[in-house]
Amino acid sequence: MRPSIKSDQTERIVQALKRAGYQATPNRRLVAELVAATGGHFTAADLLERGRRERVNIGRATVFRALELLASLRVVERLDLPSGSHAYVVCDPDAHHHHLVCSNCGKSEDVADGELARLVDDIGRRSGYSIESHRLELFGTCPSCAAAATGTVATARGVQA
Amino acid sequence: MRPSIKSDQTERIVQALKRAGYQATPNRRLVAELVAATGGHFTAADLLERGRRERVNIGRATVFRALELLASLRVVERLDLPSGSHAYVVCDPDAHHHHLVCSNCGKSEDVADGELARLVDDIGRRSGYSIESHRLELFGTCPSCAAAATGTVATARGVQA
DNA sequence: GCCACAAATGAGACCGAGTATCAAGTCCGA
DNA sequence: TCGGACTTGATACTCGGTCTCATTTGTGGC
Repeated sequence: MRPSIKSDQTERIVQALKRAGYQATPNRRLVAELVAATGGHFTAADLLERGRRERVNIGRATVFRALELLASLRVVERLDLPSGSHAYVVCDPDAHHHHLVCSNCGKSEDVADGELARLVDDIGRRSGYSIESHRLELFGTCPSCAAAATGTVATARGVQA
Repeated sequence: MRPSIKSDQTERIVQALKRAGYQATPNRRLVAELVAATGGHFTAADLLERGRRERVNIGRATVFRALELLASLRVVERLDLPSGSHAYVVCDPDAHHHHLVCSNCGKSEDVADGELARLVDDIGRRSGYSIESHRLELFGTCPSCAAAATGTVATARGVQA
């Protein structure tokens, strides 16, 4: 069968590493796989736990280092959850965008910057600030969770509990 | 004999406490004063240090508790700095708004939500998510810092970057 | 003013996320 | 094959924040 989207993404991450001159060591591959296997956001602790369950006694520091590396390559991005804790999401390193996160299942989607850029410009002009960066985070319920919540409607979705 | 803007704001905070049924103890007043005296954002550690310098041996927990309380009354709001650390800003508890923070001097301004609400609605409609909350944070350089940075040239430039 | 009770406090233990250090292991080019 | 650079795991540490608990303070009823 055709390579799944997920292993595709793993490969994309590995390539990004190599392109930037880093070694694609087994550990980093593992992290890439785990990251790619996540539909939504995840915490570092999450990843570490999954990593250890997978097979290896991978070090805490190694996971943090790998995540930091991926973040610096813009392959993953750090997110601030409303709870105040941090999470990561995989994302497209090429376009500036924002994240829409399901507060129920944790799934995350990229949202193109588009109109926001204009709005931010506008705010800058009005306030006199020269705006260097902005961050928009959106939290809500994704369609499948909404469907599941309304009870019987829940088709064969299998959204995790 | 009009009270200064700052003690005015202190009073506003104290009133908010009382209105919500909390005691306005000396410690909480102190925190209110310190918070009101800040032009921009501040960290909890910041506040603790200033509090201790002021006069008291105020406990760490007390400061955190007071901040948490004020945050629950929406008198202050928690901010996620690009560095990943947390800060607080005083703000208007009545209107939904966002923060524009000077990454140089730390000064912070409220930005009305306005157009963003429409944009967020739009994103929700397009993505199928039902969006429950959103957060926009803007970082840049405020006019005075920009002026200071460009040295003597200061005046002429203004907004037209 | 006194009393009883609830709220608030300070000290300090604790916790979890993240970083720093360091010695050992691995990779890769000469 | 060798040597240096990169990577790794263990572990100690820092830092923001929370929890616990005994003590203190404030408040309302008498």
